[in-house]
Amino acid sequence: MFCEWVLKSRRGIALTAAESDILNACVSEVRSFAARVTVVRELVPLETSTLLLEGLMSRHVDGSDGTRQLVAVQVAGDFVDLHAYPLKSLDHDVGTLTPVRVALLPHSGLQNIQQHHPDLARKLWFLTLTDAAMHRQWVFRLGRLSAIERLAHFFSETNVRLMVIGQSNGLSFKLPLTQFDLGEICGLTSIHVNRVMRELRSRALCTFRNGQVDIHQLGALMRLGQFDPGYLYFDGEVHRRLAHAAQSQE
Amino acid sequence: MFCEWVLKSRRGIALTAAESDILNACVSEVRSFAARVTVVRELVPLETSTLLLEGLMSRHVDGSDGTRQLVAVQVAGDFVDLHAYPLKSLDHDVGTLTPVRVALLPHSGLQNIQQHHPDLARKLWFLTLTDAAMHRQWVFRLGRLSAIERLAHFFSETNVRLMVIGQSNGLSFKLPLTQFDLGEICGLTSIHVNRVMRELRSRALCTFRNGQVDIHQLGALMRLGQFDPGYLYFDGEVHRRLAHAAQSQE
DNA sequence: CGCTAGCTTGATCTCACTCAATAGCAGTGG
DNA sequence: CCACTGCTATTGAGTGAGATCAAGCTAGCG
Repeated sequence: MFCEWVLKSRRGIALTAAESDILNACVSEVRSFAARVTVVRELVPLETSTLLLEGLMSRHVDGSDGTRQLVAVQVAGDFVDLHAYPLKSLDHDVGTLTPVRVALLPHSGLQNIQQHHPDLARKLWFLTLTDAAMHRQWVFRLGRLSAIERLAHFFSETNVRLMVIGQSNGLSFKLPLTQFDLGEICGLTSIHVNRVMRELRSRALCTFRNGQVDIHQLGALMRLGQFDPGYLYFDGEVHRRLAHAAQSQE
Repeated sequence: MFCEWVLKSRRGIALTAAESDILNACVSEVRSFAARVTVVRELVPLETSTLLLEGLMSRHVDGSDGTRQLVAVQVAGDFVDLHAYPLKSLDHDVGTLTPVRVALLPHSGLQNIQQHHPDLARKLWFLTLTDAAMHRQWVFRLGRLSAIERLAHFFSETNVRLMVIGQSNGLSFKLPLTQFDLGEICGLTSIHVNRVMRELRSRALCTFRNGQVDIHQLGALMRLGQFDPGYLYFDGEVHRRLAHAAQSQE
């Protein structure tokens, strides 16, 4: 069962048992990678796509001066580079943030799904589009929000995504990143991230220590980050759980 | 012939004549919209998707304070909200920047393509993924580039995209936007855009007047914006034409 | 002619960056 | 066991890019 979390709780598009089996059957190999290694480099032609089973991965674009900008953080159940199937090669790098376990799916298997299982194919398409929807929110975040709002938005997004895969109770979760990583995510220096985290702590909104996020006022945090989970296309049940978690603190 | 420019010059994935016909047959209606109107609002369930035939459109995310951040600028041949087919509704608004002409394609027709023309379906999937690739560059632009670099990057990107559809010779093109629009694209105020444009002019990189962009040093402009057209997935011919245009100025 | 939308410039402010220093902590090797 | 190294977090001081506020300017247009 590799695809336990794939499309989990997505609005009206859950995998059927049969589809789940088909996808599982495509897995050719399960591999592990250490933390902080590059798994896929841009431009390299790819024959397989990667399904993340455990750990955190990143997708990032490199600047000419050695800095990099994360464009996505991937969690368990994410099809990290499914888009490599139609695109053939990627326009960015993929790396690990923590030690990870991944399943590899050869494109020949995906090709087979494309040809013979149009409904499943559409669901995979959907999956790549929620990725794009997250990209759009990241554009918004970087273009319109202040430093503290960006971090509030990122924590809010990550909270919901981890909640869906059982790694957050809606109020606290493990997030083994450094302040430097948060800077690469939010377009800030790690020093400024540090100061903003202090501000978030002193305003009793959330704390981030030793890779652990504790949210003290979920509602206020989401409002500060102008976060509305609609773009994640989760079902109503997820929204209810989130609202409930927020209410439990009032 | 509505899909003249669809997937034009995309690396190894041009439409066959038969596929072109199938897509054309899906068009239910051609409509025109005035400049500066909202065409699709977020969250509204959609039954059709929009193919842009003429003019410029925008996709934007609204902030709570009335400001907005553009997440995409669409040109002729772009399938503005093709992603509405798998997603059912959008996570952002779609509007016009200039007067436009669009073709509407009911999702039932796309559904038919999905079921019976898997190769064409994969090409449409590809199309939505190049959109996501552009989003990623926009994230990079906003997260890592300075104001002048952002504008250089945007002009470079737009130049190539318009070149492919015959609306730029690689060095100058019509771009009927205001400085305020450029601000909404690059996460800047219109006042600062004005100052940066002056800087670009005084450095003899490019000028922007009356909706007309003239690039004086294409190579230098692209370098300043850290622009590499790879993420647009155009074919080698496009890259050659671009290199040639840049060389013609040295 | 006056009105409006967009462009331009100046003065001031502020958020976030840069540079610099210190502290804690884990791992490593003598 | 302790010195040493490297990584992360933290805090301070000074700087700067871009925002904000305010005012003219220009051109199209009723």
